[in-house]
Amino acid sequence: MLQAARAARPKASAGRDPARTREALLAAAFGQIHRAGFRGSDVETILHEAGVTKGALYHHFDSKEALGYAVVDEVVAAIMRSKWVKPLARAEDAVDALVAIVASTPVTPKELSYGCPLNNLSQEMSPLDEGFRQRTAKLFDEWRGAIETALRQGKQRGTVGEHVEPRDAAIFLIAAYEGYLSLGKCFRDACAIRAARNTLVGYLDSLRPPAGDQPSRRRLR
Amino acid sequence: MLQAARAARPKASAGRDPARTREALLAAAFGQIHRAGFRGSDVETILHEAGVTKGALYHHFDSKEALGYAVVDEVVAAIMRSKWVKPLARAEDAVDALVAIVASTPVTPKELSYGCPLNNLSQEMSPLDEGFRQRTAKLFDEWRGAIETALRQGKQRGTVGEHVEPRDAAIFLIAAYEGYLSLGKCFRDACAIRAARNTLVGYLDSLRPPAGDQPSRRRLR
Amino acid sequence: MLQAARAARPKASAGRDPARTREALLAAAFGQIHRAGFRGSDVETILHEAGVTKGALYHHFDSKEALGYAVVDEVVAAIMRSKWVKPLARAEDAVDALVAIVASTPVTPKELSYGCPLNNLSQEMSPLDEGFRQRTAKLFDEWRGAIETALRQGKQRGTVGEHVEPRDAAIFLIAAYEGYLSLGKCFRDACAIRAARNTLVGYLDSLRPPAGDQPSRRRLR
Amino acid sequence: MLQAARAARPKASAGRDPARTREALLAAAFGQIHRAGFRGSDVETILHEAGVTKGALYHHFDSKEALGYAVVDEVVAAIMRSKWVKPLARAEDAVDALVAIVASTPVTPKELSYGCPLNNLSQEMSPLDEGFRQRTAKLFDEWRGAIETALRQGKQRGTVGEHVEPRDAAIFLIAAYEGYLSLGKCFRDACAIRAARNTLVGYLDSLRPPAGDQPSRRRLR
DNA sequence: ACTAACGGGACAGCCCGTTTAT
DNA sequence: ATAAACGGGCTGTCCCGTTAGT
Repeated sequence: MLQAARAARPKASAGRDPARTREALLAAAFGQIHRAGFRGSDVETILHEAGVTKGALYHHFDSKEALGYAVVDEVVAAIMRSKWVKPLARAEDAVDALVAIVASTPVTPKELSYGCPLNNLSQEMSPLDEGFRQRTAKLFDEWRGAIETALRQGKQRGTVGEHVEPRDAAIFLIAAYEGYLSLGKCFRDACAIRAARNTLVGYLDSLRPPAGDQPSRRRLR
Repeated sequence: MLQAARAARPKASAGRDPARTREALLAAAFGQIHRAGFRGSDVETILHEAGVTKGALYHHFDSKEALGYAVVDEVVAAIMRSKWVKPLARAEDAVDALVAIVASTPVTPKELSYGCPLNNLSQEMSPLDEGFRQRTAKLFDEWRGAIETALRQGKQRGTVGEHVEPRDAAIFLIAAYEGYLSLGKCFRDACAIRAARNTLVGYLDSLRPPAGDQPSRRRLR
Repeated sequence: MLQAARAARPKASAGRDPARTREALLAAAFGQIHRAGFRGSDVETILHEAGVTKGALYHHFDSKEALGYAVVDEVVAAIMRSKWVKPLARAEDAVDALVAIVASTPVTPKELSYGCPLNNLSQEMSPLDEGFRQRTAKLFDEWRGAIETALRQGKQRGTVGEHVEPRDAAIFLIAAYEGYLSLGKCFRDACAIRAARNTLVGYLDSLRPPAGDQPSRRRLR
Repeated sequence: MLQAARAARPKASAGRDPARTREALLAAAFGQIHRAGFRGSDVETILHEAGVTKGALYHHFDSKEALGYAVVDEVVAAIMRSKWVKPLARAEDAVDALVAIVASTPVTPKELSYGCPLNNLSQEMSPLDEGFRQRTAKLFDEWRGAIETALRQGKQRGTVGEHVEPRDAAIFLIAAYEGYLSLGKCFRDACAIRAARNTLVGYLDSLRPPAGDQPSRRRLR
């Protein structure tokens, strides 16, 4: 993500480049918001990090709020899709794919301490701003839809057990995953997080068809 | 909670009552923080809601931060304990108790939209303020400890299956529970939340000893 | 002072003029600080007097402290230089020049009551703020240097006695001069101040070469 | 000073002791004011240092201002008298006494950095508060009077030269002395101060009768 | 398209003084 | 006489957004 269309004019010696300016603003805003939350991100800091000035920001976006919306719609959405939607779309075995995604989540305190950008924003802004609430809800829904579809296909292909309710399982997975990241943000304890991740992988394994069909039952290391 | 020890109130009505003033401040601050987050809570609003003045606030607390810490240490802790620690301590069947607690979580959009006070605060402040991080982590740990102990006792009493790892299961339960509340804050959809809660109850049932030992497997409606 | 380089003013009247805004802030701050001290000067009053707003102030200066530093570095320094350094640099007879400078110090209670801006600031802020201490010390040093140089040249030219120790005499002169202004601030008695000034002129005369070499020994009236 | 009358009741086991409380307040206030100025001294800090509470302060003094006045009238006055008035009253040779007093002024940066309490207060408050102005002026006048009287007696006794104008010389001495302390506050340079003190002693020597009568002309080391 | 200057509301905390109670 | 609780104004400054200028 973030690379978007910037084919022509690679760099006119620091001259005007609206697309680049917009991307720089989005990237800087995403970083700030991820670290300090939306209200904790002051515009000047974002500007400084992006290397542009007020005028540029308010030329591209109507307000700080609009910038925040764009961060959700573009940056956060892109991250979520590249991590969840795309891998699941190409996966042959839904559960294997989910396990791989979960396993790829970082466990270093540094990375954990900022939490999940989508959940952070949703938690902070949902009660305060309907625009943020709707946008983050839409992303959660897209996320859930991708998992649900993968599980549903898995049931047809026989890689997911008949007992699984795709929609409920998808929501449960997202909830547990976000819950772990929330705790990780607070605990910063790689060991606890790793154990938690294993429990989550254990839950994912329980989605497979029972007994003889699928042996696996592997543990993450 | 919040009642503290105030045996003989010397002057009932309009007179000075430091304890009452302090509690009023804590209660008002808790409400504001729950609704708008710590940084979104402005002191004057808290003051107005508590019916006291700046002088009183800064007599009882050194700063807004200190007030926030006290809210975590006293109000949030009291809520968590009365909802989780105490019922679990008296419970004969740990899983039954956990199911009852989870089932008691409200599902109305209004109540959901503010989320869990402990998780809100932890999510908002952990990356920004070490004091909040430590305090919320301590509460999460106490919470986990209460569940873990209950499960461990359950294993001894035979009400919890041998396959259950008390510590991991406790963390997983908290994570999934907080995850649901997070999603609930964003979705405000009672129906989805109820389904999610059922999935969680389903998970809790899986902690019981397998088959013949323990009878029924009820579903929440 | 304060005129800086502003060759071509692009828009004469109501338009934006950063240099003018900055100078207005410095001038207003200087006036307030001179009358009420640095800590006694409130920002809003300075703003009102300068006819600008908070945004303008904090665009040009990082803080009230930074504004105060700039007042020392630019306004107070300019005053000191125009009153002492420049006249001494052009003077043919150092003692004559010093007498003229001392004689030009106003004696009306109104003017006296605010005291010397440099000494006021130094007295008020030196023990509290290292930045102010260093800046005022630097100005005192420049002042001393100007007098010292003039006296040293005077000794070469024969207008200053051989017995004079230029550095010590310069410090003594500054001390006595500031001491008088301090007393004047407190007494507000033109008569006493005039007498004091004469005593100081008497001291200055004692710096001339003894007897026959240099003629008159005038008295100030 | 500060010991006042406290004959009876040496210490009623930390019980009430109005006189002691008053003295503690004055002492703490003097210290704070000396270090941070009158406006820079906050009441709570003084209270903490004195080991009493608000009620005690406002029982003994009407306001912070009244406390400040009392500090001038009692503490600062006592210091000035014990250092200048009393030694001069007993002195046989006025100039010797003055040299001894000046020589006794400390030169360590620590002691210098806070400056002369009387001058500090006079400089800070004279333009702002008529009560402080009058009180400090009264002390400066008493100080001048003591020196003037000593010099006048010296002229009668022949230890002070006929050319000396007692009143003007007294003012000049005070001005130069305070000027040195002012510079010392800013420079914190023991070396410069010592040199300055010598110049001042040199001036004092010039007050003695010329030539054969009094040999001396000593240098301070 | 972009920059710098500027406008102005809001907010936390400081701090003096008063009141209640012993 | 002293302690603790409380009242409440004031101020530095943060920070979002607008506007003049290029």
